Amino acid sequence: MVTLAEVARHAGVSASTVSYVLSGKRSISAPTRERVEHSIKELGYHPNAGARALASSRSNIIALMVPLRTDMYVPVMMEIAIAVATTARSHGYDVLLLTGEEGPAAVRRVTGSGLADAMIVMDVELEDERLPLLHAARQPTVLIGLPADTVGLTCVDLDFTATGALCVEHLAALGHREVAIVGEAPAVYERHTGFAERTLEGLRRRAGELGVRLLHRPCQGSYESMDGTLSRIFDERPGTTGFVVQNEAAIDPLLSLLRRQGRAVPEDVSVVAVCPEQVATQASVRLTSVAVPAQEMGQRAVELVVAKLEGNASGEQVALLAPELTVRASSGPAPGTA
Amino acid sequence: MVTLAEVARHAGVSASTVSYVLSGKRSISAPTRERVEHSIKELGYHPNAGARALASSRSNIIALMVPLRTDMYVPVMMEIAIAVATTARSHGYDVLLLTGEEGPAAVRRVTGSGLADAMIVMDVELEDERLPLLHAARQPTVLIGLPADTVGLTCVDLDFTATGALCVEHLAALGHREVAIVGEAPAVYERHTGFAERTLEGLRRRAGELGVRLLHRPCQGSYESMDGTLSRIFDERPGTTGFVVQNEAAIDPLLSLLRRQGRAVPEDVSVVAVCPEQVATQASVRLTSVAVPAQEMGQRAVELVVAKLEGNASGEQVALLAPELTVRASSGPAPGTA
DNA sequence: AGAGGCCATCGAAGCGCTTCAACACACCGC
DNA sequence: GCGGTGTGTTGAAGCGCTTCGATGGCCTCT
Repeated sequence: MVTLAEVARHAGVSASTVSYVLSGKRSISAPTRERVEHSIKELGYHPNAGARALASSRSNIIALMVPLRTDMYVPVMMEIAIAVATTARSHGYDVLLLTGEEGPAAVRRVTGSGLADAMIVMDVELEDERLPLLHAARQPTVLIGLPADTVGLTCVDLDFTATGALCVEHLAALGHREVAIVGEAPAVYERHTGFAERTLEGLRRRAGELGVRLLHRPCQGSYESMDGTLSRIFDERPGTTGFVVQNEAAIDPLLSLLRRQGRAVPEDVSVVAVCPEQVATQASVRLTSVAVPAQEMGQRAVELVVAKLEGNASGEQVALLAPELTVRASSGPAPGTA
Repeated sequence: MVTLAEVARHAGVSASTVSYVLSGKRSISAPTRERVEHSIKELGYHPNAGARALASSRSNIIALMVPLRTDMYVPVMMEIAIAVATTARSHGYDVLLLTGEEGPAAVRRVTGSGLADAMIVMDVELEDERLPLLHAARQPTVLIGLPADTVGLTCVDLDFTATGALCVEHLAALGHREVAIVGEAPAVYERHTGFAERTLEGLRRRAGELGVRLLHRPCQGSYESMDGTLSRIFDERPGTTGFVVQNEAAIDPLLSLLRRQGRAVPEDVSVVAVCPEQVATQASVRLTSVAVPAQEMGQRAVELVVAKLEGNASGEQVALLAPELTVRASSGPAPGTA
C-alpha cells in the first residue's frame, strides 16, 4: 500500500505539498506539480478513502435508498439507480446502495456514522416515516418522489398531476367520453405512494373539467388480474373507448386481452400509457405515452445533491419535470366521431 | 458529533474499553459493558466510519459492479442487486454500487483506495478485461457469472449448460423433434457473455444426444424483432413444435404472436422459458420454465465473499446452482404423438 | 535599499478509532 | 504467603490524510 508520505519522499517534497497537488486547494508551481504527479503515477498511488474521510470529514459517498418492494415497476428503479450512480461518479462521488428494508434505521446509521455525505431517497410515501429523520440530519438530502409536505425539502419528480391531466386531455380531444384507468396494484395506493395518487388526482380533475367519465381500477399487472379487471370495466361501462395505463406490467396483458376480445387498437379503443419510452416503443402496438424520465430524474437528483454539498444550495425546492405526451399508434378518434 | 472519547468519559472508562465493548474482541465485565452501552444510547453515539476504516483498514463495505448495459434483462440484475444489498447488511456490510461504465478503472480505484473490503462482479464476460485486475487485487472477489477460465476465482452462477440440457430433455420427452431457440440479443453473444453461450452449448449437446433438431435465432425482445424472428423460424423449419426462450423480454411477444398466428400453446407448440418465477407465472400462459434464481445468486455471492473476508476462505471454488424445471401450462406432447 | 506583498512550500497538529503491550487485581494451589 | 494464571482495563502509538499557520524567497513599490 503506497501512502502519501512515500509519494512525498519519492518526489522530494513534503506530504502537504502532495496533498495540495491532489486537491488543488493551494497553488503549486508547475515543476513541483509535475514531479509529484509523476511520482504518483510511478508508484501507483491511490489515496486511502478512510484516511481521507477522517481528515476531511467528507466521504465522497452519496447514499441511495431504494425500495425493495416488488410491487413497484422495477426497471424504472433500476434505471434511476444507474443514472444516479453514473452521474454521481461524474461528480466524483460513489454511491452506497441502501435498501428500504432497514427503513428509518438506515438513515440514522448513515447520517450518524458519516458514511455518506448526502442521501437520495426513492419511492417516497406521502407521509414517509423517514422524513423527520431526514429533516434532522445535517446531511443534504434529495427525494425522488413527492411527499405530502415538502417544506424544507428538495424533491425531484415527474409532475404526475399534470401527467394525468395530459392523458385525459389527449383522449378527450379525440372524442373519448368514457375512459378507464388501469391503475397500480392496490398495495401501492394503500401505502399512499405520491405518484399514484397524484396521477389519479390529475386525471380526475381534468376529466371533470372536460366532461369525461372516469373509471379507476387498480390492477396487479399479471395477465390474470388484468383479465378480471378488464371484464369488470366493460361490465360497468360498456361504452368505454379510452384507457390510461399507469402500471407498466399491465400494458402487455391489456393489449393482448383487447386483441383477443376482438377490440382493435386504436380503432375501437385508444390506449395511453405512462411508462418509459422503451416500453412504449416495444409493445405490440406502438403506444401513445407519457414518458417517465427515469434517467433525468436520477441525474437531476444527483445534481441537486451535489449543489447542496458544494454550497450552491438553492435551499428548499421542488423540481417537477413537465410531462410530455408522444402520440403513437395506440390512440385515435373515438368510434363514431366525425 | 459524539465521539468514542466522549462516551468513555461519560461512562467513566477508557476509550479502549468502549472500543472493546463495541467490537467484542476482548472480554469486558458485565457491569462495565452495561455502563458503556447505556452511555452509548444516552449520547446517541455512532462510530465514525472513516476513523474506523483508517484504524482497522476495514471499511465494511462490499463493492458491487453492475453492468449498465440495457440489453441485459434488467429485473434480474435489480433482483440480484437487492439480494446482495440485503444479505450484505445482515452480515454487517454496506454495498457500494459501481456501474460497468468505469470498467477496469473502477476496480483499480476501489481496490487501491481501500474503499471496499471486497468486490462482487456481475455480468462477467468469458474473457473479461477486469479479471487480471481482480486476480491482482488483494481484496476477495466473487463473480456472478462464469468466465472462460475460473482458475483462482470464486464464482456463483446458475448452471446454464445444465439448464439448456434440461429444456431440451423436457421437450424431447414430450415428443418434440424440432425445437427453436429464441435467444438473447445478438450483442449479448458478440460480447461472449458466459450464460448465453453456455445455455446454447447445453442445448446443442443434449439435442444432439437426443436426436432433436435445433434452430437458434438471437432476438432483441421487441415485438417487431420477435415477429421477424418467428417468421424466419417457421420459414426454415415449418415443423417446429418446441420453443426455448432465453430472452425474457421476448416472452410476451412470442406468446402473443403465436396466438395471433393461430398456433395454440401447448396444443400446437410448446414453450419452455428460462426466466424468473414471477415472469413465468404472470405471462398470458403459465410457463413451463427453468427459474433464474436471482435472489439466491445474490445471497450466495455475499456469503462467499463474507466467508473469504472472515478467513473461512475455501479458496477457489465455483458454485453452480442446479437448474430446476417447473412444468406449467405452456408445454405438452408434440402434435401427432401417441 | 528597505518595507511590503505574494507565492510556493513545509511542519505539525489533529481527525476518531483500533490494537498492542502492559498493568492491576483477584484467585488458585501448595 | 508466594509464584503462577487469568481476567478486566488502560495508555499510548499509530492508521494516512487534510489543513492551518508559519517560513522563506523573490518581486515590486517608493
